[in-house]
Amino acid sequence: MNTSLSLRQRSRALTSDELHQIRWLTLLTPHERRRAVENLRVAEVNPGEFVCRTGKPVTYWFGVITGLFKMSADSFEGLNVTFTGIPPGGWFGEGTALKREAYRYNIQALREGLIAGLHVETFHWLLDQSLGFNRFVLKQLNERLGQFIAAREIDRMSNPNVRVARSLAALFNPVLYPGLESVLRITQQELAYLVGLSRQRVNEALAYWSAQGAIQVEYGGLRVLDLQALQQAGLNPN
DNA sequence: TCATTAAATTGTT
DNA sequence: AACAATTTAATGA
Repeated sequence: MNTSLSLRQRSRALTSDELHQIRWLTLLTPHERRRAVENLRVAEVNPGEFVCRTGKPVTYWFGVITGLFKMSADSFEGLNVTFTGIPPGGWFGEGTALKREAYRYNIQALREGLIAGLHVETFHWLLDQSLGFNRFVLKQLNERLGQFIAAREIDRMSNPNVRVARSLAALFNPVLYPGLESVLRITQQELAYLVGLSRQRVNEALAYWSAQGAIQVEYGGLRVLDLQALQQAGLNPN
């Protein structure tokens, strides 16, 4: 659980197939794109592996190619507080990269996946150069803001079962586009950190939703059967 | 490939 | 928070 990714050592250039998955590349001019591609690297990550940790200097702007990652911060007691899940197509670190600070959060892989990194210098160069790139980064920031607000809304909800359901849905929502993996590998302990409940209460909530047929609990993870039921939890009294 | 053991995770109290 | 039961991962014959 404590291995940390070293992009420098394990990275390689991207295949053209992987490059096609990076949407913002299409927003660049050929010249800009060439320079961006030159400074892009990818690395395989194993479940539990950290991509970046709080306090480390920013060297890359990261993007998820495949897999599922979670963004969390270390609280003062050393507990982990999860903010949000990051699905394929999501890029992060722009906030800290902009200010050239150290990372203020951890990014950890929930399952094995592929992570891409654009060197910060290139990131800044693109910000100075490309209008389309700026627009993309702005959209990312806005999206992140929305996620934080949603996270706060979930925090306010009183019913623990509902909180678990909505948190799961939030983690899944962006991921569950047609045909995508419906198995979420996350322990009940991690989920407990995610929603801010005790592990046994999460266990109880999972049993509840399992009985409702919305999920299927498995060892070391769970399967989402009815995302809509999770999303709409708490809306209509049940 | 199978049996044994350790570690991780889950289900309960 | 602690415990037992279950599942997975690792090891070595």
